[in-house]
Amino acid sequence: MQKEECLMCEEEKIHENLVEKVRGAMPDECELLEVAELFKVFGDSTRSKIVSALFVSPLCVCDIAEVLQMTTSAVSHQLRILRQANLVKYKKTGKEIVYSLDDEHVYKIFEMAKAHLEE
Amino acid sequence: MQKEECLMCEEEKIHENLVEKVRGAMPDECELLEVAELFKVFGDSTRSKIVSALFVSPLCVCDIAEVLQMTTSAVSHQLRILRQANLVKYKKTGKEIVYSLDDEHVYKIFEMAKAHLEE
DNA sequence: TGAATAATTGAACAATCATTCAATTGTTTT
DNA sequence: AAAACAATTGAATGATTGTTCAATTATTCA
Repeated sequence: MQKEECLMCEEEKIHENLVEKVRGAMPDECELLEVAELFKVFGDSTRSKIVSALFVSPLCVCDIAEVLQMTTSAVSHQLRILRQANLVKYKKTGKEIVYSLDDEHVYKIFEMAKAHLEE
Repeated sequence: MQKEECLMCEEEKIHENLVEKVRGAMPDECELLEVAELFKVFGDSTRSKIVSALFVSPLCVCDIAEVLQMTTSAVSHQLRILRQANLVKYKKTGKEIVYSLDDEHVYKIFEMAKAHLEE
């Protein structure tokens, strides 16, 4: 008895039409996962600091570590993640490896984020 | 002996000037932490999906859960985080609580993120 | 060639976090 | 008043993740 009522309940949802509309209008699962993955990269304070430092100037790993007061190892680990997300590029000059930003959208994304926080 | 050399080493860094310049031009620590915190909110696929769903239409918790195929409990936990970040607002109507977006910057931030991914 | 420097790498540890589950609150309906 | 429904909450668990440490690669300098 209760089970049948429950099934009927599930079949005629209150906002069934709205749910269908939203499902149809949303970006596909894959795109949403990629978007979240990109934000996850920015969602660490060390990586946000690295990006902010590179807004000012290209820098070698050693200098980034000095600016952030962290070990080069910790910085290098985070640079790898930024590299994999195609957010930074690098150029080897002698012993040094100079990193710089690889996307003009990043600056705009950060500016929007700051605009939200200033509300 | 080695210790003294090491100290001298630390005093005259290779790019000392550059490091100082970058330190001066970067936003203060507090602002950077807030920026990272905001991106962390977007950096979860469930929360990104909720935001994308609310781009289409205001929705109650039940409908969001239906769209995402998740439990209302899981959705509610994530809505709390979006609330705390002032990204969504809500209005109680009877038993239901309808959530909607509370910031026009969010849409732009997501559009920029997609633009980066399309490169 | 050997010492020193810049950077990367992998393993390990601690901390953070998203989901589940059960219990609870508040509202509507009968 | 009791049942049903929408949503929240707290604790627990499993998974993810950032930093540290030690070892390694690659380049330069003496």
